[in-house]
Amino acid sequence: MTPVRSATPDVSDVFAALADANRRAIYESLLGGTALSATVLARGSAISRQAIVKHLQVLETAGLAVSQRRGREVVYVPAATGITNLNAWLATTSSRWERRVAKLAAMGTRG
Amino acid sequence: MTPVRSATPDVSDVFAALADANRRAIYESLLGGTALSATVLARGSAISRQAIVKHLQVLETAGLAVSQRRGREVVYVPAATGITNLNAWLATTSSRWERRVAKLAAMGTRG
DNA sequence: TTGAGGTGCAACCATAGCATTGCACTATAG
DNA sequence: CTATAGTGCAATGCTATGGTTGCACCTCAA
Repeated sequence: MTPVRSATPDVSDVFAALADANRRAIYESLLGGTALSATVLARGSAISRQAIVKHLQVLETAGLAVSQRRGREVVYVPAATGITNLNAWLATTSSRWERRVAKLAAMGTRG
Repeated sequence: MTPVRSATPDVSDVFAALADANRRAIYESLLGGTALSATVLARGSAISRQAIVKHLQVLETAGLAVSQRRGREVVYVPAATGITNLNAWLATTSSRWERRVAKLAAMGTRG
């Protein structure tokens, strides 16, 4: 019975997750290609393991990472959902942006 | 002596700014193409003008909007810096992502 | 010059966020 | 079975955030 964690993560969650530098660092570590546990990530990190655990959970509910149990440890790998959400938001927003820029250009350089 | 406000807004600021639904709504309003003031934005909004003012300031320090005085009112228009930062981060991250996905694919479907 | 619309500042409150520490629990290795 | 590495939970502290209200100040139009 999957606990329905992060059913459909809101884009707010994604932004919030990535707003923290530590969390971005962790996420980028996960992109390294090796599944990493909180304990491993805590080695050579300034913050405590517990802090890292919380960060990983935030990343998971945002759809940026998934956890899997491996023996007695829990390892994390990146997930696609979060970035997909982010790209979706950016796609729609960017189109509106470009339309706006076009409008500005049409108005000339007048402030 | 310019107070060096939002000299080079961090990507953290951008993510944090966009993590709030109200702020995203405001930002998307600004994309409408009309320069808007806090007071105008407050009309037909659930939250107070002061709240909107703060949101606008957050957007501005994140490089997502710029303010300009117009007579006795202060209007806001979208800015490019924030989105540029966001795209930059996403570009580098996405490339690492794709490399990772390729690595996974090379390993086959085995867990 | 007065009035009204608009902005700006400050105090304040409640809640959420980041991080800590301490300890209990679980599971693997010897 | 025992030692150990790792996870999980809970209490706590501090700061940041989002929101409010109240009031002072500025500025344009009559």
